[in-house]
Amino acid sequence: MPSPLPSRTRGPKPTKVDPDHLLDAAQAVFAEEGLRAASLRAIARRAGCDPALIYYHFASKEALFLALLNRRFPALLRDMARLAEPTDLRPTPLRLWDVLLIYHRYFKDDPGIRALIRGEIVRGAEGLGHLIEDQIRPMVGSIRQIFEQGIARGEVRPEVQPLMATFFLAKMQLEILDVLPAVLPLLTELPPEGAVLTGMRAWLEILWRGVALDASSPLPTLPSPLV
Amino acid sequence: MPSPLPSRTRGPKPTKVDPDHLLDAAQAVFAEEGLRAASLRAIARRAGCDPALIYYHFASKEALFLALLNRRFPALLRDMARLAEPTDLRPTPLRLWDVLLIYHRYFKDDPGIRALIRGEIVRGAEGLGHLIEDQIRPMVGSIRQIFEQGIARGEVRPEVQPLMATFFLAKMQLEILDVLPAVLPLLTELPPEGAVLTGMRAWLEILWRGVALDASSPLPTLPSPLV
DNA sequence: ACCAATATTCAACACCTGTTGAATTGGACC
DNA sequence: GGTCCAATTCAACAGGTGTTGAATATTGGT
Repeated sequence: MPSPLPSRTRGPKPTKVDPDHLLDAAQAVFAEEGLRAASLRAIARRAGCDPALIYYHFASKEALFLALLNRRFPALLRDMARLAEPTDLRPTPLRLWDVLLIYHRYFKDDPGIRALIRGEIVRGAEGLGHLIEDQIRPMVGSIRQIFEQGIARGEVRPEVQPLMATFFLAKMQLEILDVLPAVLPLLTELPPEGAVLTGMRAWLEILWRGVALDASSPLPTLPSPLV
Repeated sequence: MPSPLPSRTRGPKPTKVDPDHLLDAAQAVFAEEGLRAASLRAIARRAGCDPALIYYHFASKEALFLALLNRRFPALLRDMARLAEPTDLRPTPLRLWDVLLIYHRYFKDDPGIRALIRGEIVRGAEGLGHLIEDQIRPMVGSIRQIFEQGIARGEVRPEVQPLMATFFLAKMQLEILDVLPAVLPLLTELPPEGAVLTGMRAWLEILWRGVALDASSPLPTLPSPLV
C-alpha cells in the first residue's frame, strides 16, 4: 500500500532558515518583480524553502513586507535626522547633496521600497497607511528642516515653501534612481553607467539655483558617493 | 427537463456595444485600478457586457491598452509639437508653463496612462517597448527643442543640458499630478483641492530660476488651466 | 530514553486571472 | 421567407495567488 508513504523531507533542516534569510530573499524578489507582482512562491523558491514556511515566521505577505521596511528605515531615518541637526553649519547645497546621497545609499538597489514610498502608498496598500505616519513623515521633516535652516541662514530665498522644495528634491531623486538609467539609453546614445550620478549632479545644480537667495553663487564641489 | 433551457440573452443587443464604449470603460478601470491590477472582468462589468466580447473587438488585453493609447497620444503630440515651433517667440517660461498645462490637460484624469509613461515602461511591459519609440520620443523631442531655443535666445543658461531639463520638467509634472493631491493632506493640514495647481506654480518657479540665464528676472504671470 | 517544542513540508482550499470555442440571437440582404 | 453574417453570451480551461491545517522530522531538556 503506497498510501501513506512517509516522505523523509519534512522537519527542521540541518541549517535553519532564519527569518533574516527569508527577508533577504523577499527583498531580492520584491526588487526584481515589484511590490504587487512578487509572489510568495517566488520568494520561497529564492529562499530555498516551502511557501508555507514564510507563514511560520510572518503572519502574511504584508507583514513580511513591513518587516522588510522595519529592517531598513530606522538607519535611514537616523542618518537623515543627523543631517538635519542645526549644529551642522555647512553650506545648504552641500547638505542637500547629502540628502541625495542618503537616498542613493539606501534606495539604489531596492526598487521594491522605492515603489512603495513612491506611489503604491497612494492606492491600495491600506494596511500600510501608518507607514507614512511612522517613517515617511520624519524623513520629510528632516529635509524640510534643512530648507528652513537655509532660509534662516540667508542662503535660501524666503519665498521658497520648504515642504514643496522637500517634495521636489526627494521625489526627483527617486525618479533619477528609478528610471533615468533605463530611459536615458533609449533617448540618447549615452550609456547607462554614469546616468544616475550625472542626473543627480544636474538635478542639484538646477534645484539649488532655483531656491538659492543668490543664484549666481557657485555650487561647492559635490563629493561622489562611496560605493 | 431543465437541461437545455435556451437562455434568451445571447445575440446582438438592441444597442450595440461599439469598441469606443469599451475603450471608455477600459480607460476608467485602468485609471482606478492601475495598469496591472485592472482586470478584463472589471472592464466588462463597467461596459455592461461579457468579458468575452472584449476579445471580439480586441485581440488581447495588451491590444486593448494600445488602442487606448492610440486614441490619446496623437492629439497630445500635435499640441506639443505646435508648442515647440520656432516661430513661437513668447518668453520661454511661458512656453514651459504651457508644457505643464498640456500634461495637465491630457493626464490629469488618467492615472492609467500616467502609470505607463511613468514606470511600467521600465520593467515588464515587453510588448509596449515601441511605444517609447513612437510616442514618447517625439514628446521629449518637442520639450527639448523649447529648451534649446531658450538657450539660443539667451534666456536659458547655456550650461543647462536640454535633455536633463526635459526629464526634470516632465517627470516632476507627472509626480505632481499623481501623488501630490494624495500626499499633501497626509503631511500638512492643507486640503487637496488646490494642491496640483499650487504644486505646478511652485515647481515652475523653482525650475525656471534654476535654468534661467538671469535668475532675478521675474516670472511672467502664468494663466490657470481651462477646466 | 522519553517528551515537548521547534522548524519544516505537503496537499489542498477558494478565488482570481487572461483566454477560447461553441452556442445563440438579431438584423440585413436576396 | 430563407440564408448568412455580425454581435453577444456561456461555460470552461489552465494557471496563478495568498493562505491554512495537518503531518512529520529534528533538536534540546530532563
